[in-house]
Amino acid sequence: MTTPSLERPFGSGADGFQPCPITPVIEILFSRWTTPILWSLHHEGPLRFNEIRERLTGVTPKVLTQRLRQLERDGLITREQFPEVPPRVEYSITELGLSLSPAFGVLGSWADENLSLVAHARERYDGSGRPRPS
Amino acid sequence: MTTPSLERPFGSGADGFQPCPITPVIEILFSRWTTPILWSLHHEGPLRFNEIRERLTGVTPKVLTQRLRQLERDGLITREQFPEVPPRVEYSITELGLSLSPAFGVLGSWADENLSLVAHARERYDGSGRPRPS
DNA sequence: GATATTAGGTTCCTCAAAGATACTATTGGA
DNA sequence: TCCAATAGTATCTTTGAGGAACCTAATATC
Repeated sequence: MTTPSLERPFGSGADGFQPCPITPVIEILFSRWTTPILWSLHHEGPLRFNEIRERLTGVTPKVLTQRLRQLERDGLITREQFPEVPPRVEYSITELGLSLSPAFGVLGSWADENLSLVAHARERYDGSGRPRPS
Repeated sequence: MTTPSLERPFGSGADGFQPCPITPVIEILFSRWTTPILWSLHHEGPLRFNEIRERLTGVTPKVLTQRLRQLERDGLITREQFPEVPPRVEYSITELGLSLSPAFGVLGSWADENLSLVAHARERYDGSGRPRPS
């Protein structure tokens, strides 16, 4: 994934006009694996690379490195390297990362209340003869 | 994009364990172009295919069709077709779609308050010699 | 001397999603 | 007869996300 520019998110025209003010946030927070990483660091304290890896079933080391760097670059997590052998690196969530809690809380509530409605809608649609989305 | 299953989001193990409870929501709401579509329909009333297209700079008809079908399947928007020539189709946001407002509001506030902090973090990181994320 | 450990880096490959471009069906009007 | 308008399709190309495998360096253990 190319790290997106903050000034020019997708969907914005040459004049910078964009019809949706939250697209920049989305590009920062909702790439694959980012919220599970933030969630793990938030709820289980500082974690090492392989500790995170164990918690994220299916993530590959290459992609995990990529995501950790992006989150570090965006100031949402920090990386601390200890000069030991074998090497040890610890990742922690930052203040800025913690400031996402309310947002994630609201999304979680929406999920609790509405995910079953989405499931029903899907059943209805799939039984309705309308074309499947690609 | 393959439409994700609600029961088995990415990052969940064979046992269904998942370290982050909001991944299912993310797969539904935060694919590319979905929030601009919802936003436009919310704030500018029912819109036709090409009216949406004009508002989403850069989207291609193929992808727009795909996204509209996914959103319709998930019950977040509806599609109404009028038997006219040339054809007319109108898309509207549903009650379920409107129920996302609080969540999007919180994300918008977070953006207002913290996007500049992210920008500063990026500048610091980029000047620090740490490797760029891929 | 051989092997394991640790946190990744690196290379090569595959496959799915996104994007670019051209095309279709319908029919009233010039 | 040709054109315009609408809501998409069809086809190809590009991008990037992800998988598998192998490499490093410093010590500790066998």
